[in-house]
Amino acid sequence: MPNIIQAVRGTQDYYPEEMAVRSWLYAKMRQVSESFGYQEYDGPFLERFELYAAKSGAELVEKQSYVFEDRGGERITLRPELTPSLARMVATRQRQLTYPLRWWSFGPFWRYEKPQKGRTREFFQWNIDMVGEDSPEADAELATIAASFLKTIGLGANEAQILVNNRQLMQAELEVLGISGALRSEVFGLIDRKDKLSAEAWQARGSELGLDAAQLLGIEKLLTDQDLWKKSETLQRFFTAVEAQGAADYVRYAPHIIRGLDYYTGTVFEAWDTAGEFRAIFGGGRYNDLVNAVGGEPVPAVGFAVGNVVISLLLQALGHAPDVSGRAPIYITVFDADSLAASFSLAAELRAAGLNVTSHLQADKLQKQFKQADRSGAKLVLVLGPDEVAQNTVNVKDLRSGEQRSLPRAELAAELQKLLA
RNA sequence: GUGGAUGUAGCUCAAUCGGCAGAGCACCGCAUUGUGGAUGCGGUGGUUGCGGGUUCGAUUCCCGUCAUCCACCCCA
Repeated sequence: MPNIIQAVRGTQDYYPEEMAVRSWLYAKMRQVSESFGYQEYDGPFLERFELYAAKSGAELVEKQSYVFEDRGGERITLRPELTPSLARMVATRQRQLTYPLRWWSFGPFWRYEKPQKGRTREFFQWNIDMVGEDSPEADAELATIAASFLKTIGLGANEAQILVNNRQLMQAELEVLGISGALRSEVFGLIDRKDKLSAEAWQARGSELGLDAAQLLGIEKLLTDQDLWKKSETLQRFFTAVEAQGAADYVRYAPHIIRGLDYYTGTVFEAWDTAGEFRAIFGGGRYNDLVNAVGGEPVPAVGFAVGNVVISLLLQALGHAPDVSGRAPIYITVFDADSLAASFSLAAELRAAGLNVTSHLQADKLQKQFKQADRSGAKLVLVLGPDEVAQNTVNVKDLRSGEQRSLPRAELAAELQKLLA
């Protein structure tokens, strides 16, 4: 073991068990996306550094991106997120596209961070966005998709919740407290941290930013006001639309949700496990200025991104991990060296009939072959020995029940289909 | 990027004050030459993460390094 070259820090090996979970998630993401009429797309994994420079959070761009110079001297970035690429793709074909766009994607991303539980340097993300529609109903559609996804992967409303707020509402409330301009984004950061810091530390940091006691008190009051959303017509329409689509049990208002990325302009949301044991499952919101920021005409957009790491850990912790053996349900043994060819041709015959079949490759003791079959997850084990050949049958043992019987060769494929149904 | 904890068999973990590196599970074999799971018996498997130092002697003490985990930071 000491001599094995180590994997790159923060990367993850996907052995078949983990790969099965990733593929399963991908399939669920596809299913939910398509059920709402969204089309799959993808951007390049490499982008110019400038694409992110002024658009994402400073931390993300300056400290967490993989940046290198290619052989032609270009500054290239391994994409840390997809939204700027989406904005660029929209800006490039701005006049050719039919709006609203409903697009989704699943692929790898890289961020140079210190790896921890639920946080790796290479990870996969589902991105889903609606572009060209600026309405609370569009925001609500994305939240409903998010809720539908949680439900589809087996998470109940008691296990995960989508928390919603609106930046314009918060901005207006802060104006009332005399907070605006450059200070506003600092205060957004402070609000984001309310739950994470002690009361004293939080107040101390607020004072550092130049807030007076009355302003701090005012912010604290805002953050406990669960009815604050009623002041926002946008959020009222949002919640009405969410409720009409049957997703209300997953979605609720939370005044402290603000999001870290700078490009959000309106409604924002995050999903959390209700037990509070993991970091955010996903986050997203409305970003109406981004296409403009990459050089296109202004186009409104809303969307969210789900990473595969936290959600996989959460599913495992809650016992919802999918049952994904992935191995063939039929295992064909080799009775002796002389019957190897006969077993192979039986396997080929069954595969031609559409069955998934694993072939044992040599005449080991049947005991060993049955053991391997059992461990591979096979449900049915076939034996083709002298007795079977003489009677033109195949012996079939069902490992689940332990029962076995001889089936006529001519009816074998059809019978196996029935046993597996 | 800052602070802290932990690295011993494939996995989970022991090893007294610095004195022969162990157990359970897993794996392989036999009991069982046409049949998996259960049981019994036996067996394989170690550069104690890596490198250096102190010592007669280091899993143990010290330094460095790599990795994992935790809290910050940030975020999927």
